[in-house]
Amino acid sequence: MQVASVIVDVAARQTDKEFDYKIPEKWEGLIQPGMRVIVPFGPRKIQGFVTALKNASSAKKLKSIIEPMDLLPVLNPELLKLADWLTETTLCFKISAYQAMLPAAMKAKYEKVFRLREAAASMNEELLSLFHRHDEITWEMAEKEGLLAALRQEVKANRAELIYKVTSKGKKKSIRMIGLALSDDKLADSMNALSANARKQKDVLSYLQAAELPLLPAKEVMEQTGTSNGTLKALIEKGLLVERYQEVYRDPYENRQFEQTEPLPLTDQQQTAIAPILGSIEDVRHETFLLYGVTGSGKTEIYLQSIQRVLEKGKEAIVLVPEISLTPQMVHRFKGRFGDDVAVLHSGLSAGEKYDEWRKIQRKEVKVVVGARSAVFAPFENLGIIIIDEEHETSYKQEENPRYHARETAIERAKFYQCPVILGSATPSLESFARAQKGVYQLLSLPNRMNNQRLPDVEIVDMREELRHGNRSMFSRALFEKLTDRLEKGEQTVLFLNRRGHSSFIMCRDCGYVAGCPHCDISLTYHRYSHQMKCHYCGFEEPVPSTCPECQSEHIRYFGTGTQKVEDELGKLLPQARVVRMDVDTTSRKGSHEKLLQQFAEGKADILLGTQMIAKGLDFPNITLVGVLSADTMLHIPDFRSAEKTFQLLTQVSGRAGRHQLQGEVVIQTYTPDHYSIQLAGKQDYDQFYKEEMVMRKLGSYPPFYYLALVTVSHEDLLAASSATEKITHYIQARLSNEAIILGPVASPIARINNRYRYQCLIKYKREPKLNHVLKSVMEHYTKQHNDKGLQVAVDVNPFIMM
DNA sequence: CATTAAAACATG
DNA sequence: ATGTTTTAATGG
Repeated sequence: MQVASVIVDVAARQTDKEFDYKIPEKWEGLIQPGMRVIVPFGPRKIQGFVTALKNASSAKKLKSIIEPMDLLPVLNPELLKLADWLTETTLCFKISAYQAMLPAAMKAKYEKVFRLREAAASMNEELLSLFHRHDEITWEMAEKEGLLAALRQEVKANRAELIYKVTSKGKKKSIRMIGLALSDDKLADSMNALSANARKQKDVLSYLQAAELPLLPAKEVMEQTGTSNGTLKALIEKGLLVERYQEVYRDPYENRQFEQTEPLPLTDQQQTAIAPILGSIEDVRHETFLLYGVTGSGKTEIYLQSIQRVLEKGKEAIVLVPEISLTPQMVHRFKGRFGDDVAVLHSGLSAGEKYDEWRKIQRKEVKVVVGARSAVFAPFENLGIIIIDEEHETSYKQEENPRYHARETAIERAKFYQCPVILGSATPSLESFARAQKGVYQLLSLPNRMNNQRLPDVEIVDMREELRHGNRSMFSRALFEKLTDRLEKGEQTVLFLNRRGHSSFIMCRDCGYVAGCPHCDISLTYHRYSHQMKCHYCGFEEPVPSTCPECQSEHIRYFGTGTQKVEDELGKLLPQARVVRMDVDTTSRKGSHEKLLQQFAEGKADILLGTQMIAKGLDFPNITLVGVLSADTMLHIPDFRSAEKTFQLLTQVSGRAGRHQLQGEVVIQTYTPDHYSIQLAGKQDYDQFYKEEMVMRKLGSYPPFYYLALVTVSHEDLLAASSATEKITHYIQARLSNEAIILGPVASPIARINNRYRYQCLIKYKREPKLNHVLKSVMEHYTKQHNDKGLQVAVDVNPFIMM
């Protein structure tokens, strides 16, 4: 007898273990570890993942697998092992780890339907008529009609049954193909046998006869011959045509031409940097490289040529980029070099498109994957390199379970395949740079820009000074002057608005009242298009008050300049300027992002105005001025990384200027011009920033000197939350060494979300082998309370967001 | 003692 | 997570 160990699709602590199932004889030898199966679980049917096969089970009773959902495993043995590691290090459920590795389209969909077994006179009339009209009544239908109770009775009486359905969300797309059913000579006979009236049918047959391929898309045949589906159907009926459904991929880049490029000759510094990488590929040796190079120093060409070598070895490559839909230029470079060998995975694709790209990888139809965070799980089996571009980006950390970091995950996979990892950045994360300093990673530097282009000149403007001079607009005199100058010269400008930190809120000028969410301790955000105040945490919404609810004053001010407002002001000050605005509002529609960029690239606009999303990957030759409207909004968020983030962002934005022949200029407007992150970003001096920031981190006992783990506890009752956090803090403290620093319990920076009070405990540590075990037992112990007392405990190992 | 709601339990 | 069983609470 064959038995399969299965992880079931129920994300809960109690079910986070293997359940054994008998493999029916007909599937023996077919069902493999890594496959999805449908299994009975209690009274229902659910999806599960086979993790192992055995000959016997210690379980008292065994049920049988209902059916496999895959013909081949969707998770290879290496990925199954990686899931174990993910579960262990991020303290998530095994099922969550599996699901994170697969495209969302493969998540199971569950449906409950009632079916009539035998009608009885005693039945509810409404119910009978519903069953008369429908074969099945879905659970939702029954709920809406208020028939659930009645149906439950009928099920009990065995006159109806409740059926649990499991389906995969993802649908393979297929198209109808048409071909001739008979060989030529037989066909001739049949054609003669056709009545003279069947002109159209004859047309179709001769069209197909003339075609080179045996099967043609039905749509094409109908268009070309001017016939309708009826004609085809008739021919199929007569046995003259065959119809087949052929699976096709949804190709998001279908109508795009990518000009093929050849490897460029490397500069000396690129040569020096790439040599160790090629060496590591050659020796099949795992090593992590930190490729530290300023913007425009030619990192991408190093990526491309390293991959080239990997492909020559018959291996595969993964390239991670922060958010690829935002950097179409990156896709172009990879598609341009490796053509159809490239699959692309990013959030701009539909679920179906992602599923198709994933299947291309699984079927080994591509060799290179370019994608966002989750692409680190691309199901390759002969990996030769993993590249993480802009490795400092925080989007590489997933903020829901499993809370993994793509960088650590990539390194774990690379260890298995004994292949190199390249971390590329102009402003490496402090963690990575410190590791490079210690020799954990090998540091590769590209200190100079290609063709020794000068870095842009940066001017830091003190906005307090502007105010003192009576300038109350959002443009400093310096920026405005330069802006006008560029307009005259016909050169382009990028205006960057950093809205993270405090987004637009409203405040009463008389009493200082700020509209806050009634369920969360956070101010509401103003949304212009709907003229509503919204809470970004719980979704609460209310119209903007016309008078202050506190003091009835009518002096209500909108704070936190939005892009829209900047656009309006630009329109007033420089009516002749053509402005392209890019933010969440203007790029929400699919493809609009690229369209706007295209517009700007073609010179149809003078000014590109936007938020975060324009900081990355723009490379247009005509941009000679970059303006940062308020550099310090991010500095004030309570996060030990705020200086680092500010520095990274400013450096990155500045890098947009003057990447080609024309010299670039940058204007940074700030209220805190003396802050080292702003000063040093102005000088583009990463090394000095690293030194100064390391001192701060050391003083605060923060990474990279200490690791962090954050425990967040929430409860509807403030006291319950705080006292539970206190107990947890003590419990943890008692089990760790004296080296560990434990902060808490303290209220979270956002003390209440959705009417739940939040407390936290922050653990700073260097080496605590027992920590994961301790945290696990905390969660275990408190899941019990979760059910009865409404307590929620969440653990984030190596958190990025401390709120 | 019946009815209903809440808590405990099991899921192979 | 979710459906079932057990236990407790409510009310006559």
